Amino acid sequence: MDEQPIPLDAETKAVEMPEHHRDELRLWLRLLTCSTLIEGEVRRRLRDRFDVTLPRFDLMAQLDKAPDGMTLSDLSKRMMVSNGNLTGLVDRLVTSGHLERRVSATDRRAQMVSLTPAGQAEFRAMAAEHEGWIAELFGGLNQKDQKDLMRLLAKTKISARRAMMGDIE
Amino acid sequence: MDEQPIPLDAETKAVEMPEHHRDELRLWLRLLTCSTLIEGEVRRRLRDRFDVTLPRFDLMAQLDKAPDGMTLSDLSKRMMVSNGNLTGLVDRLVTSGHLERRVSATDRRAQMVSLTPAGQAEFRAMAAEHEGWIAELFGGLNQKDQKDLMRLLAKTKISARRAMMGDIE
DNA sequence: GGAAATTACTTTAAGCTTAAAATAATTCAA
DNA sequence: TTGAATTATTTTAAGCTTAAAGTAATTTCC
Repeated sequence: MDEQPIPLDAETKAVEMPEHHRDELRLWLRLLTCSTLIEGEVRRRLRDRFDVTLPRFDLMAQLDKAPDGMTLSDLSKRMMVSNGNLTGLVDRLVTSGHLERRVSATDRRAQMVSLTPAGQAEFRAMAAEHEGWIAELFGGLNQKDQKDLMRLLAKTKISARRAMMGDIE
Repeated sequence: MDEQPIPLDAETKAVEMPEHHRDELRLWLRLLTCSTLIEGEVRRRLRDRFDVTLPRFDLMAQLDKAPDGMTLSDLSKRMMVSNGNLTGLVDRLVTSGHLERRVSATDRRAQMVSLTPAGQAEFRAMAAEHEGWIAELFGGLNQKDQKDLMRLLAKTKISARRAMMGDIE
């Protein structure tokens, strides 16, 4: 790796010339189209089949992997959404009986959120079907495609994170 | 292509066994993570740098490619968002002076939406910088990576669309 | 020509999402 | 140990988003 043809002014911030990056833009738009397309379909099926929204499903998915519960902050980081967003989401799922909150024993600011037995049962039923939908949506990719795509997306994720670092330090 | 190892019951709908598809699920989550990550960063920069939202930027991007304007329906299809969504988005951009609407000469139901000169100027300034951000975020991928990723995402898009067809016909 | 279907758009209600400000509890440090 | 900084969460205001229902114009087709 790292054999880019022209990384010349990667560091040379002096160069502010128009310098076109159409290809990267097209790549980004295609990535976005794929994820919007699939996300929309999953959202639609979750609603039609189980009358649940994608954010609620995602939240329950996180909690299903954490039998002892998680704090709102942990959830917020994992799900990459704001804290305030989570407050409302959890509220609604507590009201509907899927989740329960209890104040942390060691930190009175924090609360542990977890699935109720009913919530877990309902989630697992949905998750089983959901997994099938995803397999179906990606069905046109063979094993090698999937492996390659996985690797390239991992690389993309690292690339993006690195570029975002620059903002802070 | 099409050399999947075990496509045995692809057609055999009789098989309703648990049959796991963890790999596809992991692939989907990674794709989603990438796009969420990058989208979030772009959203943040657009706000910090230009005080504009991503949906507004996307809408202006569509119109910049259509000098004669587009109808709301066309925009809705292109952007993959609902009609109602667009009504509000356009309203706000007309109020801020970026867009103008005029009733279609041939169809009194429809209206052509287009960028005002000010809107276009502002968009192009933003777009130039935006292109640089994307190049930066994808900077860790070499030419071959980009080409491969592009191809695999195209294949993914086709795969998803085909799977979605099943819903209708 | 005129009823029925379709198409373009808007409105509504509900929920999602964010940034920023506020509250409260904990930790750090002089 | 106490004041300052940090951390966990909630609230607020604004905007985004959708599905569904409604309005109005056009097209279809008998």
